[in-house]
Amino acid sequence: MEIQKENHLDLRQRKTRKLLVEALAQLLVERPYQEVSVVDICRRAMVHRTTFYAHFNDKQELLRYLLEGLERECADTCLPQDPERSPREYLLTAGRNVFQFFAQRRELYRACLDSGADAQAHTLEECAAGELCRLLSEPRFRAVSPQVDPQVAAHFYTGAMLSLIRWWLSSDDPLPIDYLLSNLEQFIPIQ
Amino acid sequence: MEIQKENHLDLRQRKTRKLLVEALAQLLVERPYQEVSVVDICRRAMVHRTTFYAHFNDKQELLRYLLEGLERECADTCLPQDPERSPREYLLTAGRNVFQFFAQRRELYRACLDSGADAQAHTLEECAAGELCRLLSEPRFRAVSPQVDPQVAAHFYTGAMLSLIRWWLSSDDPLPIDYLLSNLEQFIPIQ
DNA sequence: ACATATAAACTACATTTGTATAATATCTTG
DNA sequence: CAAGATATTATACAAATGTAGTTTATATGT
Repeated sequence: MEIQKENHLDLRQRKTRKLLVEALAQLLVERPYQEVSVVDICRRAMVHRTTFYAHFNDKQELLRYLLEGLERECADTCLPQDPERSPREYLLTAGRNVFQFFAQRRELYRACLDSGADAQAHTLEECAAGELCRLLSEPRFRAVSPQVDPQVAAHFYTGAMLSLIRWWLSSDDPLPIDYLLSNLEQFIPIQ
Repeated sequence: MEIQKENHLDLRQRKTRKLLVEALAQLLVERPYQEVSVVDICRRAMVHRTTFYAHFNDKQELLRYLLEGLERECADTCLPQDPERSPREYLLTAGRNVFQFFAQRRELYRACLDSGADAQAHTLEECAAGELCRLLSEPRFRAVSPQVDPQVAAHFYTGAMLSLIRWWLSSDDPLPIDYLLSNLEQFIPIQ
């Protein structure tokens, strides 16, 4: 099922999806993904089960939908807007913002990315890699390191960042963000 | 269910697990993970369904078991044995070996890591990150870059590599390994 | 080789999943 | 506001999932 674009959506449909996503987000904080059934989600959302299947093929697709929303919110929140900075400064600021973004809603993201639900982390990865790839293809980035393939770099760094974030979220006693970022700086050879 | 160690395992149990893992590996090449049922696996493996559940809680746990096997095989195959080389050379050789390892059984790994099954990629990630972390904690690595946290570096680089590998496997017209590796070299600041 | 332990098979059951069809309710458009 | 469009609900069903209890087959250790 192609998940329909939000734009030309009936009021009823938007409401249903909102309820379903919120229900899943709540339940994920309460117990692991595998132990949340479609029945549970529908009960919590007060939506009939057949309605669920009118919107999503299965539980995973709802999770994917949830994660896509998070990624969009993350990108909108974290990407610096002023184009004056140097590429290196831009990327470091973005990295710092991303960590702080995830730190703010720790429980939810931890639930979304952990064990069972991590399932769909590739969703986040795809979205983020695409975003970063477009960014690194811009002239200002190509200029400072013309010998680096933007696609390769994009997948490399999104994978690295998401892995770090997942590990950081899953830790019971997480390292301070500044410590992580000071390490991170050494891994980015770009000037 | 704690998946029992291979060591003290009955002959019957080893046979059953072998059949189940092979059945899943075969089916994953034929169709996507979501479309493979426990019933399918058991039919293919000629194992009763209740026996399946005596070994694994669900389909995902069997996949996890399969991936753990792959990771062990990968590590045993790819890590250079001679400790004479420089850390940089060691890591680059390991990276090259890993890519070649995945390239050899492209269809299977592609099936295991793609969309639905990617589900459990965190298994590979955990295993590999642990392995790399131990490696980077050795004195010879600490010596060349003492200011880098081995844990952070391990998660950073395993995430990066796995993301690259997943992307490379999923591509219909994959980039040449040498091209990838020449890019990779620029991302590893270690000497 | 035999006795014991235990894994696999068998049977049965409650729950969940995914789908189809018909009804009812609600939104959108003119 | 009214009419038509369509999303939601309701009901039913086949298949898959996960579990429990019992019987049969096979491996292990002496």
